[in-house]
This record gives sequence, C-alpha cells and structure tokens, in this order.
Amino acid sequence: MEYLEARDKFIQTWGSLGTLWGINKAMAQIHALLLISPEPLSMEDVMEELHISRGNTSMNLRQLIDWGIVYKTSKAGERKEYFGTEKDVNELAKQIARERSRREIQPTLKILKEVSAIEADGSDKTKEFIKQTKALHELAETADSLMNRVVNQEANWVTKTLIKLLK
Amino acid sequence: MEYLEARDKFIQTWGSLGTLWGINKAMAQIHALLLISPEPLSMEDVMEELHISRGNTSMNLRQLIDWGIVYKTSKAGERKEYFGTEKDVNELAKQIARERSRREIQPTLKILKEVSAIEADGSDKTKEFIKQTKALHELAETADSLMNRVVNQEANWVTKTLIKLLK
DNA sequence: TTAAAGTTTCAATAATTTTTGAAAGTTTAA
DNA sequence: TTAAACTTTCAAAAATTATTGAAACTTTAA
Repeated sequence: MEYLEARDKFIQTWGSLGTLWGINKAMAQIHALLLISPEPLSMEDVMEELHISRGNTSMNLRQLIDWGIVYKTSKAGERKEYFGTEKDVNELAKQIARERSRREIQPTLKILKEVSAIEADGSDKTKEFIKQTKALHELAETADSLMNRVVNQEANWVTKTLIKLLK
Repeated sequence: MEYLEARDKFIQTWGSLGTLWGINKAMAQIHALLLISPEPLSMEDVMEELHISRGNTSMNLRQLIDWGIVYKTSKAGERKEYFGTEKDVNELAKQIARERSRREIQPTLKILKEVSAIEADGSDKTKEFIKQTKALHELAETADSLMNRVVNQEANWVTKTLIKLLK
C-alpha cells in the first residue's frame, strides 16, 4: 500500500467511526486530515482534499474548535487562516473525554438523580424503577470518574498503570 | 415528580442518549423500558408503552438480543413470547463494552495497523502519517485493554480500584 | 474609506436513517 | 392437517441529519 491509498483509507475509517460515536462524518474526516498533516491547512486545502463545500468545512472546523481539538493559526504576512490540531494523541483523548463528560455524562447524571428521587409507593414498579435508576446513576458516576482520572494523568500513565496493576 | 412522569423522562433521556452513541432511539428506549419493568414484557406491551409499530419493535428487540442484553422468555401455558433484559447494570456494562470492542475497536485497530505499515519514503508527509497512525493504534489498544480489564472484574472492582488507587 | 480576500450563515436540497404496515412466515393446539 | 396466534421481513414513506452554495458579513491592506 502506498501513501495516498493509506491516507484515504485512514480518513475514511476515521470518518465512519465518527458516525458511530455521534460525531458527523465531515467533522471526523477533517480532524483525521489535520492529524496527519505535517503543517496546518487552510480552508481551501481542506475543501480540496476532502471534496466538501466551503460552508460544510467552515461549520465543522468551528465545531472542532468548540471541542477544543483544533486551533487557528496564521502565517506571517498572509491573510488566510490555517487550521491545526492537537498532535499528541493523549492530549486529544484527554480533551475528548473532558468534553464528552461535560456534554453528555453530566446532564445524564443530573436526570438520573432527579428521576430516581421519586417517592416509593410500595409498588413493584416504583421499587424497580428507583433501584435501577439509582444503580445506573452509580455506574455512570463511577465510569465518569474513572475516565477522568485515567485521562488527567501525564501522557503515559495509562500504560504504566496497566502494566503495574493488571498483569 | 410522580412515577409516570419520571418513567417517561427516563425513557426519553435514555433514548436520545442512545442516538448520541450510535444506537437508535427505539432500541435505546425499548431497553430502558425493559430495564425498569419488574416483569418481562410482550411485544404488544412494548408497542403500546412506546407507541411504536410492530415491525420496529420486532427489529429492535432482535438487535438487542444480538447485542446480548435482552433475552426471550415464555410464560408457562402461553404462546406469546416475553422479553427481559439483564438487570445487573454492571453485567450490562460488561456486555456493552465487550460488544463495542468486538464491533468497533478491533476492526479499527486492524486498519490502523495496516495503514501505519506503509513504507517511509523520507518525506514529511509519510513520516507524520506513520507516526500519528502508530500513536493512535497504541492509544486505541491501551484504551481497549483497560476497558476490558475494568469490565471483566467482579461487580465492584471499579469502585474498589478507584478508592484504592486514585485517591 | 474602499475593495479585495477571506469567513460565516442559513434556507434549500440531498443523503441517510428510521419507522411503518401489510404480507409472508412460523409455531402450536386441536 | 388446519387455522389461529404470533413474529419477521422488507419495500415504501416519513423523519432526521448533513451538505451545498450563494449572499451577508468581517477584516485588513492600500
């Protein structure tokens, strides 16, 4: 396999994987492209490489910036803006974990707490409901906490811990 | 808040959360409904409670069975089939982690390995490509391994580990 | 200022995904 | 067997989500 083929395969894979995780295809592909580019790219570059429209490119770049994993730079003496991404994949994972926690897990925890607080009336239905929603709350809280801990250590912590502990 | 309101809120939340994670709404809602039902439900029950069609119910129940988190039962002397779900949320998490690893992470790892094996031609492009795809491969492998380890312990391992280690 | 270079917005359209419902299929009791 | 009870399938329709492209907007060099 040579470079161009490998590159396309990588971008494609990352794109459809994004879909599976609730990130749209274009966004995931743009990210993949930036991740393997030695230099930041302009909007034109991204449009050409991925064959997507200007509007689409602009919107998805913005979302990536909102997620905190893409940043704008500019080259001295040039008007155009260039876009780069966090290159350290551990930092990237950290940032993504942080955002997913904030955007999805926290709001869910709030609702689980809320609904599990209904008053038991002695019926099987309410008993089961309270039991299960509480259990989910606890599970989600634990998973979130574990994820954040794992992800907030220095780069190699995950590997080191794995080796140390789980062998 | 009383039972019915809480129940609807829970089912709604779980449904839209599913969407965010690449699981369709009906599937997530059916699962939520079964999770809080003290007794297994028939297809009719599910259809009525969630206002979805027979076909939709049947297809999504099947998918849940494929995922290994819903099972069929039958009541003695009745023709109808009833559906129940794994009630232990830790088991549930285990099963979901197992399936996601198998369906998503493993295939991705394979492709990352494949594309990162292109020959370096000395250019910045190929150097960066190889470096980044290898780093992603390593990250994904570590995350997968950690997840599987975490999830394959007895019920309380996560909590225990957290307390022991990360304090 | 002005106008060129560049970016963002958003209504319209396209693509994709989900849902329906009725026909086909299956199972079992009699 | 048969036929009633129940489940599955799948093409068509509906709903949702992503994408386009052109107009509006912003920035900056002259």
